[in-house]
Amino acid sequence: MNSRFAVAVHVLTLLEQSRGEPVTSEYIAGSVNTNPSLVRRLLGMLARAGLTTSQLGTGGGALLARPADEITLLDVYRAVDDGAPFGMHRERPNPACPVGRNIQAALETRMDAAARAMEAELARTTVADVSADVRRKERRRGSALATR
Amino acid sequence: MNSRFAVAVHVLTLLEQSRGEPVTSEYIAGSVNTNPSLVRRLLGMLARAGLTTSQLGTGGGALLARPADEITLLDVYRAVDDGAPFGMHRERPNPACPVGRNIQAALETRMDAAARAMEAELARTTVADVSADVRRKERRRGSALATR
DNA sequence: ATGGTGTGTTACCGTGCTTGGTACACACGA
DNA sequence: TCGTGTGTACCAAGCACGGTAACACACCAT
Repeated sequence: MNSRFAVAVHVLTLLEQSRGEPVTSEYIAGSVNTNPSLVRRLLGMLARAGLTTSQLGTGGGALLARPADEITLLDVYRAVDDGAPFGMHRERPNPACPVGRNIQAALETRMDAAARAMEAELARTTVADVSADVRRKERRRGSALATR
Repeated sequence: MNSRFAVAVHVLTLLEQSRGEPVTSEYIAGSVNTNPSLVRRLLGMLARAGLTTSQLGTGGGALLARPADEITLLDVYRAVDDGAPFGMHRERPNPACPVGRNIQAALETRMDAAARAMEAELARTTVADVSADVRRKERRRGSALATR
């Protein structure tokens, strides 16, 4: 499986909650429970997509490149995934067969429609929404502890 | 990538167009351009999902288990794919981090919504629709040839 | 200036999944 | 009883992903 999307949203949520302070790949790796190099690779993709920037040197780290409520989950998905939930035939189907020579075009239409439906749903949520969700859950967790 | 979904729809379209005649895995493999064993493996999954049946022995082969207009692409997708377009974190995020311990629950909601949107779109098309598309494209191809 | 810090990038390896391909037992029809 | 075709097990090759280490470069503080 591909966990990059989940980790990318995780990373961006961390950046949002850091409110302007650069966050190091090592700190992020500690939260994600992986190693800093992998985080830097992911940050590289996010930076290329214009979602994050980085400050080098002491006190450096990663930052959001634009407000969290202007980063949709679709932006994230496109940044770290190839955006092809379905795979087409590996070998070209037999062009001598009436079905073989037409099936891919017929399929592509339907696959595109399904992918677009998924992407439209992803576009309805922003990193700010997810971050707010996380904060809300954290508050609930806190009050549950308090009443114990 | 995973080409099983594409191949499965291809196979079911072939079965639909054979109108009740059993189709051998060798014939199917010829149209898909792969080998019969792979086709039989796929047919096994489709049979377990109740979409196809098989006749053993001479004159045997695969058949649709129910009318093509009662088999949606979602049925096919569920039969041959694990139905998880997004992967979650491989390792559990750090429970000592306020984001780490809440991000997965927040993510799951959004991923589910996106997956449901995709599945709803897949459910709108049946194997009969795809087969009709293929036939339509084939007719157009024929008339284009005729006017050449 | 100089040392320390943290990024960006590359290379490499192990793992797991998918597919290609072979083989063989079993069921069914002629 | 023989031939046909399925169902299944098995192995090899290819590939993507994640884990890991290494290193050059940029930047800050002293």
